[in-house]
Amino acid sequence: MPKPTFFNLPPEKRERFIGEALEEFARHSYDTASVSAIVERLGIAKGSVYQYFEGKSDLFRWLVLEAAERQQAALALTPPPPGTPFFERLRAMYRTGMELWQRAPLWSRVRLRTIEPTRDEALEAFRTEIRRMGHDYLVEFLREGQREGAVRADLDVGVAAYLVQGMLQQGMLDALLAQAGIDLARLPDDPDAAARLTADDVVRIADMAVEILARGIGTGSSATRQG
Amino acid sequence: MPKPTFFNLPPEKRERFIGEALEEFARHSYDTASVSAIVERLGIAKGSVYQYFEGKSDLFRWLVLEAAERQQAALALTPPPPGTPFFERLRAMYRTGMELWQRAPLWSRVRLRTIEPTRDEALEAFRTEIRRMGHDYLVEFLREGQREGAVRADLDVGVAAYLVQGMLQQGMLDALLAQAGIDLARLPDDPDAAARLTADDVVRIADMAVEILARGIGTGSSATRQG
Amino acid sequence: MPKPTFFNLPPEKRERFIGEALEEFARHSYDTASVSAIVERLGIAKGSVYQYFEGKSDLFRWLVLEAAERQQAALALTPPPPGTPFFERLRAMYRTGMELWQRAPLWSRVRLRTIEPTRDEALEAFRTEIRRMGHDYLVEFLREGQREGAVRADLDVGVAAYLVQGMLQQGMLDALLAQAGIDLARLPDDPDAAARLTADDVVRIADMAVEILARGIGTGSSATRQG
Amino acid sequence: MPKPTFFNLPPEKRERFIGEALEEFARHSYDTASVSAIVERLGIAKGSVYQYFEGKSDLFRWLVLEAAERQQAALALTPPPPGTPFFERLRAMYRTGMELWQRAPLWSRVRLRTIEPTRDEALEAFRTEIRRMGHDYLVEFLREGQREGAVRADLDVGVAAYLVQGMLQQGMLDALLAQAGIDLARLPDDPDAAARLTADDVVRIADMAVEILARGIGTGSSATRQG
DNA sequence: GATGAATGAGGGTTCATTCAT
DNA sequence: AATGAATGAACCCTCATTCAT
Repeated sequence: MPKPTFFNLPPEKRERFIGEALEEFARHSYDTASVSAIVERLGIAKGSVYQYFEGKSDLFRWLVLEAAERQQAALALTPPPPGTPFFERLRAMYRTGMELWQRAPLWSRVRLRTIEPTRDEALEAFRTEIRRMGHDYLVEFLREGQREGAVRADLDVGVAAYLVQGMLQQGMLDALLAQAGIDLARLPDDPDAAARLTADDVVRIADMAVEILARGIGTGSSATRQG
Repeated sequence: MPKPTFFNLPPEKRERFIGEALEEFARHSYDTASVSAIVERLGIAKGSVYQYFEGKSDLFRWLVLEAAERQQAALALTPPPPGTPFFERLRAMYRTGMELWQRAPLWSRVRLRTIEPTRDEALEAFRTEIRRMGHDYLVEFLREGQREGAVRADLDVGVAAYLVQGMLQQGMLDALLAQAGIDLARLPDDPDAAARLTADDVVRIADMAVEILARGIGTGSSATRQG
Repeated sequence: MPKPTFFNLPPEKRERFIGEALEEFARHSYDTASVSAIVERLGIAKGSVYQYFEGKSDLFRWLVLEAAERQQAALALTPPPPGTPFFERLRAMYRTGMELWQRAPLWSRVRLRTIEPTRDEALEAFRTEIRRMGHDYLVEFLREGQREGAVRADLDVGVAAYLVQGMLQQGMLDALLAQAGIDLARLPDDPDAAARLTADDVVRIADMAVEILARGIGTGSSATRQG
Repeated sequence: MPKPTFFNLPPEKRERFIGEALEEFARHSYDTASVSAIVERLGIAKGSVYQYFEGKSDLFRWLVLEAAERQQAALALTPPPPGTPFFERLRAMYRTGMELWQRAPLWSRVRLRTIEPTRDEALEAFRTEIRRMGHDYLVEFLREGQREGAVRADLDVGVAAYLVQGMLQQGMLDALLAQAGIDLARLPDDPDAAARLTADDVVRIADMAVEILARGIGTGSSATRQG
C-alpha cells in the first residue's frame, strides 16, 4: 500500500504519477514494466517512487486494487432495478464493463494484469487471491441464476464460470480491440482508440456475448431478447 | 529460423536443446525468459545458441511455429469422417486439443505465448500474424457451420470468433488447470500435473464447452447430445 | 556535538531518541547503521535528526562519548579503598566493566564500535583519538603497577597494554557471549540475554582473566587469590 | 565458490583480480566493501565479476577460505620437531602467524573479517562456522597442553580459549600495528608498512605474548625461556 | 562447430542530506 | 522546532549479444 507521502502529494502531481505508472503497467507486464521508465517520463528522481510506495510490487498491487475498486464503483452506480431477469442483469453488467473499457482502457488493462504469472514469487499470492475472488464472484452469480430458474440446474457452475469468464474477459476484449482496429500492445500508445468505438459497437458486442450465454447456459424459460 | 547448424546437430543433442528451451519459454513470457538459464541447464556454451539461431527472438519464433505445427499434425491424425455434423467436429477438435494439453503441456503453453505482447518491437509483427491466422481459421470454420445450417446465419462470425476463442482458449485452460489443482504459473514445475487429469475430466470439460456453444450459436436443428 | 535543540527536547522524547539511535549503532557498524531506520522506528521526521545533530557522524560521536562517560561514571562509583593491591584494583575494574555489560549491553557495544575502521574519513581522526586514550590509560595503569612492585619492572608496558586490552576487550566479550549462548550479531535483538548471565558466571570469567594476567605480568610478590 | 571461469583466467589477470578484491575486503568490512570499486580499479566491466563468482558474498567467502588455507599452509611448512614443549610450540605458531602478517598483511586482514557481523543474513552462518572452527582448534590445543602437564589442569579451557584468542588476535595485531606506526584502517593503503617491521620487533612481541601466557596459564614446571 | 570471457546498459533499491514549508 | 518530499549517487546483480580462440 502507498505510504502516506503519496496521499499528501499535490493532487495534480499525484495524478501525473498515477497516469504514468498506469501507462507503464498497462503497456507492459509486471516483470517487464520499468520503474526507471516511469520516473524518466515524469522527470523525477528514482528515489521519489520509494517515498510513495514500498517498491515496484507495492505500486503494482495498489494500481490493480484501485482498478478493481473503480470497476466496482462503476458497476454500483447503475444497479439494475429489483426483479430484473438474470440475463438482463448479466447484460447490464457487461455493457457497463465495456463502457469502462472505453472510458478508461488503461485501468481495465491493468486490472487484467492479474491473469499473468510473475517472476516475483511474493506477488503470486496476491495474484492468486485476486483471481480467486473474481472466480468466486462469478460462481455465486451463476448460482443465483440457477435459483431463479434462468440457468440450467444441471450446469456445473464451477467449471462453467471459467468458460464464461474466458469468453467475457479475453473474448470480449479481443473483439472490442479488433472492432477498434487496434492491437492490445498498441492500446496504451493510443488510449483514445477505445474512445473512438461507437456506443452501438459496444452494445452490439456485449449483447452478442450475453445472447450466446443466455442460449448456451440458460433454461430458455426466460428467453432474452436483444434491444 | 534456425541456422543449418541446428539441424546438423546430433538428434539427441537437438532434442535436449529443444526440451530446455521449451521449458524456459513455457515457464516464462518471452521477455522474462532467459537465454542464460537455458544454456546453464544444458551445460553448453552461451555462444552455441547463436550458432543455432539468430538470437532469442528467432528461437522463440521457431518454437511457437513448431508448437503450431505439432498441434496441426495432431488434429490431422484423426480427421472426422465426412458427414460428421458441425458441432461434432468442433467437439472432436477440442477434445483433441485438450488431449494435447495433457500429453504435451509445454508445447501448448508456448503456443499460447503469442497472446502476450512483448517489449521486443520486432516480435510484435510475428505475434500479430500468428494471432490473425488463428482467428481467420476459426472464422472460416464458423462460416462452414453456417453453410451447413448448424450455426445461426445471422451471427456475426467475425465477432463471434473472438468470443468462442476466448472461451476455448483461456476459459478451457483455466477450467482444466483448476480441475488439475494447479496454477498456470506452476505448470512447468510439475508437467505431470496435466497427465494426472483423467480422460473423463477432460472429456467432460470439453463437452461442456461445446454444448454451451452448440446451444449458444447453433440453430438447434442438429442438437448436439453428449456421449 | 548535539545542537542546543537536542537538549531542549522534552526528556522523554530525548530518551526515546537516544534509545533507538543506540540500538541502531549497537546493532550495526557506523557505515551500515541507517539514519532512516532510526527515524522510522521513532516515527519522527527525517529532518529532525538534523535539527538535533549535524549529521550521522555527529550523532555517532556523541553516542560513543556518552558511552565512555557512563562507563567512567560507573567505575568512579565504587573506587577501591586506598591501599588496595594492584591486581585487586584490576579485578574490580573488570568486574565492574562486566556488570556494565550486563546492565547496559547496548552502551557497551557502541563504546566498542571505535575498534572498527570506517569509510567516513572524517570519523577516523575521532576513532584514533578515542583508541589512543584507552591505550594511554591502560599504559599508565600498568606503570602504576610497576611502581607498586606488582607488575614486572622489565615489562614493555607499551606493548603489553595492547595484549592486555585484547584479552580484556575481545577475549572477555567473546567468553561472556559464549556463556550467555548468544552471538555478538544477535545481542541487540535480545538485550536481555546479557542479563540472564548469573553474577557467578561474570565473576568467574573476570577472575580467570585477572588471574591469568596476575601470573602473566605480575611479579608474584603479591599473589592474587580468588574470592 | 568461484565459477570455472575464474580458474580459466590467464594467471596474471586472475592475480590482478585477487589482488584488488583482497585489497577492497581488507580495507572495508564485507558490508561496506564495494564490487563497483573493485571493477573500477581493475578497469573491467562489472558483469565480469559475476562470470567469476556467484556474487559478492561468494567472492568474500572464497577470499576468507583462501586466506585460511594459506595460513594453514604456512604453519605446516615448519612443523615443530617431536618433543617440542607446549609453549615452544605455541611460540612457534605465533611467530609464524606474525611473519605471515608481515609478508601478507592483506590476507591476514581478510582472514579476520570473520570477526565482524554482517547485514547479509546468509553470510552469518558461514561466519559463525569459521569462528567456531578457530575456537575449537584452540581449545583442543590447550587440552594437549594440559595432557602434557604444561597447562594448569584446573583451567577451564573453554573460557580460556576466548581470552587467549583475544590476546593473540586483537592484542598482537594492535601491538604490531602500533610498532609499525600504522593504523588498521590505513594498512591497505600502505601494505609495505608491515614489511618495514624488523624481524626483531616481531619476535619480541610474539615472545612477550607467549611468555605472558606461559606464566598465566602454565604450570611453571616447564618454564619457558626466551630466545 | 563450439567455446566462454567480456561487455555495458539496464534492472530495482537504499541512503544521507537538503530545504521550502 | 518540526516536517517530509525530493534528490541523485551508489549499491548489487542480470542480461543478450559478440568475437577471438
